[in-house]
Amino acid sequence: MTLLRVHLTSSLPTSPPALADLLLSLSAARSLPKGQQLHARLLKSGFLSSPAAAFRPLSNHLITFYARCGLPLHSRDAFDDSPSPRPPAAWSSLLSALAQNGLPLLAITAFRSMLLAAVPPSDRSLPSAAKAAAAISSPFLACSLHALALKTPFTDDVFVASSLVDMYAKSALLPQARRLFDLMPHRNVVSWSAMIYGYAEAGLETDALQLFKMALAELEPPGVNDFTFSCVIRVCSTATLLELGSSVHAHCFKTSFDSSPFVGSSLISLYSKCGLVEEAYELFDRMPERNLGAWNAILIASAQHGHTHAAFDRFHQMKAAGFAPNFITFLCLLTACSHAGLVDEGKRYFALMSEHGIEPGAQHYAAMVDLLSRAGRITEAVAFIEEMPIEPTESVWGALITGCRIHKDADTAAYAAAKLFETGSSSSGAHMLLSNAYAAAGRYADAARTRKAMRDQGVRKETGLSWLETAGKVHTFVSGDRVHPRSDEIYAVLAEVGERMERAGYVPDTSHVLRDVGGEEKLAAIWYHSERLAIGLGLLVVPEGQAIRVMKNLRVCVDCHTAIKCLSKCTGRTIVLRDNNRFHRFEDGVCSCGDYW
DNA sequence: ATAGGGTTAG
Repeated sequence: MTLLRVHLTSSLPTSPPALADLLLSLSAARSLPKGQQLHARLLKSGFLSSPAAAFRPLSNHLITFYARCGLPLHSRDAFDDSPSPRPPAAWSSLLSALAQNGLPLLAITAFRSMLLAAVPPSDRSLPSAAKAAAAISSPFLACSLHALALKTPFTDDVFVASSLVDMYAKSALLPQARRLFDLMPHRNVVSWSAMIYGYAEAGLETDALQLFKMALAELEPPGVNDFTFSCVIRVCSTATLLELGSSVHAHCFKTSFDSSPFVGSSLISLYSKCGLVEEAYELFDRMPERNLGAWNAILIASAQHGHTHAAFDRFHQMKAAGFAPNFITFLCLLTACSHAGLVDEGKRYFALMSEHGIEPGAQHYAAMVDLLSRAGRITEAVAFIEEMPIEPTESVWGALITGCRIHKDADTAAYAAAKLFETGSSSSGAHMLLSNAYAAAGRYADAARTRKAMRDQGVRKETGLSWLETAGKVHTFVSGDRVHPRSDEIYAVLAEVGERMERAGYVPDTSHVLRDVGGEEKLAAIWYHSERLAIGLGLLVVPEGQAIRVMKNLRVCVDCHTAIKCLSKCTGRTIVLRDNNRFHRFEDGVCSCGDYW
């Protein structure tokens, strides 16, 4: 429509309104070359430096135009070129340009300049300032900005208040966010979503879900939207609440929001994280519109389920579809390589990053160390760390210790742990990793000493948990526990299946029990590991022909892995077990990880 | 003639 008018070389409109119109249409089309051409001609004509009121909007449109094209610094130049004093609208446009294009510090600086120029904060500028403050995530800045907003007549404005709620939530000040939210006289989807997102991000899943239900009840039609849905689905996927997640999916379907690429991406992640990778694939293949997040979500699904070559294929399809991979894409690929022990492929993808203009970050280095050391190339991993151009992080050293544990290299593990503690970390993970590495190498005294050091520092070991969802309820188990109401039946079914397994030739392997205890005790310790109890419940409640899906927060031990393979053969059941790193699908005596994990 | 929220990894 309006685009047909754009023939800049021939005739240029001369009336300010016509020029403004032209700029707006270029903005909408994000047509950078034509816009820049027009900018040059406007500069030559002197329109931009004219103090006449009729020409003022032109500068504003230019600021917005460059913001739309993702060039916030050009927006700032356009602002700087406009004659002083700048109208409030110019400031608002500038703030929006900077805040929306990832330059929050510059946005806050500009906001200060605005205040110094005696332009009062308004319902237009405050939301942008709040967005910038949210990105900076400083509690002090958040409080100052709120205090400033309280002195304006706009505190009850939905835009202002919503953006302040979002700012507090992203500055890890959830109580303040909620207080402000509760005080709002009017709330809309954005206010609700900002609050739900804050709870989700903080791991307060119950609060997030409760608020979601309230939003459904309180919002006038059309009610919640794609953003709200994707937040809530994300909550379901981190908590692996498949049944709740599916009901939210049904709701998305009814409201047609399931065609949103944002909603689709979070649904892919939900099904994948709950162990239903086939559903995730099907969903992806049927998506009417895919974006980068959707491609990454499906890559993650393939990687976590050990479908390594499917991940590689998707990567090529993604590039063929015209999507530029980002840093997450490469994390997925490196994870996929690590899960399959494909060292050379991993190195190739790592090298490929720079070709795509992506600087490897600490996480990529950690993934490479994970890949090398899991594959047994400990010396190479150490050399790789030494050559890193950035300071190795906690997770880099952690990845090395994990590899050392698997390959029983206690000395390198101790070296890595010492380095890890130098980074100032005191997380229980590091101590446990080292202790386990010692135990794996048979150095029980060192293992005990490490655990004691950990206790002395007041660090608690993370308890091993497994859980299983059935009939909308999550059942959680710890090793050897008899708390579950159906405990007797669970132990009985495990004993019965255990006999069948032993007849089929299964011999319990206690060599990996990490504490130096007697034989009997070792046997009991592994037979009632939390994942086996959860599987026991699964045998009782999950209908035949349906996979038993169990989640675990720690790595599955070697004996449980062997036992579950055998159990799948003896019972004819499929067991999907998610540990802290990946998925295992046990079917007919074999595991999808190929015993490499 | 200007304004607020975002997927995916860990």
